[in-house]
Amino acid sequence: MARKAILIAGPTASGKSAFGLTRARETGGVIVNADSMQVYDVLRVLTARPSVDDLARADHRLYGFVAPETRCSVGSWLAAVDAVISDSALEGRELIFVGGTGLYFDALENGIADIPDVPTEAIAEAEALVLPLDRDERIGLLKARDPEMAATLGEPDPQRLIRALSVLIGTGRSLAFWQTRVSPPLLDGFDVDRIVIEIDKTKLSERIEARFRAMLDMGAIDEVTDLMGLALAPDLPVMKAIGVREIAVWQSGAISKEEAIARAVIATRQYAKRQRTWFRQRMRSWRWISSPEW
RNA sequence: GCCCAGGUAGCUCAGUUGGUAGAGCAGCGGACUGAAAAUCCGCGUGUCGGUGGUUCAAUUCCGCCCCUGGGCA
Repeated sequence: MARKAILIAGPTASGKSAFGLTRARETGGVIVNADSMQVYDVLRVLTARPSVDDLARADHRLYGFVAPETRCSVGSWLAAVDAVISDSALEGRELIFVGGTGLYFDALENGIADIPDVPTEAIAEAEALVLPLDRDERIGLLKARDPEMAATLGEPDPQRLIRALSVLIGTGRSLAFWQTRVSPPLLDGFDVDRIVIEIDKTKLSERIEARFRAMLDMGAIDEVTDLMGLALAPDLPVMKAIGVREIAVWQSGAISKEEAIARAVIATRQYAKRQRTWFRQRMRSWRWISSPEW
């Protein structure tokens, strides 16, 4: 019989962690994190990572295993998942993937392009090339350097443009070429059950605000203070976790507590909206389950 | 009570020398292959406070009224 994998996706604050935990208690499965922010070893409260209590109630993997100064990525997350899958200590046990990062689920199910690491100098070179340009010049640059990617990208998204150029510079080949070489999906051979947690928008909005206020009471402020103390580069992924900037600005005295809460809640709602778009468009065939009324 | 300044989108405001109005934020929709809680694209959602008057035409000009803020009493 094939080993089981349950994929539980859902917008932030929808209750998917609790759902996964319940499932793990029932089946003895192992919960595997599929959230891009919960991988970091800081901001446990602010990124809504499972509590110590929760961790004691079931096996959890891939939570808080990346140092904050490290830039995690789909690729490194997937490699970590690979290790979990082949961990002999977990042999045969059901894997319960819980998270809100659509891209990670996509990579898990469909595999990801096998692209060599791009040296930091190549990234720096691409940034230096792209950043000074305006919208039209950026499109022109990519068309001249990498017409295939220019056709794929269409929009002058600087982040994707820099990625495409850095791959070209660093590997001598277009990102489009590499993207045709997709590694086999890690879940090949698994018996997969795919679930999206659905929740009413108004209700989610209320939960988001209540949760953020609770985070402030449970140590999120100290977490941000500690993080700021590390003086990390502001463009690192952890520094972009929702709430970091808002709390830091409030603590510096520039805005009030209520203003910080309002901003963080808005940012979280906008994030939930982006998640919904991804789920609606790309997880249409999954099982959609209403968030339990707890 | 009098004087002044305002009342325009969910919010903060622009604007129309009279031809029913537009920015930012919020919101809504979308994209997404190593930063994805990221990054990017698209979309104005409106009795222009109310009511009379002038006018072919009033959100705009005039009168009155209501509301908000400030000042004088």
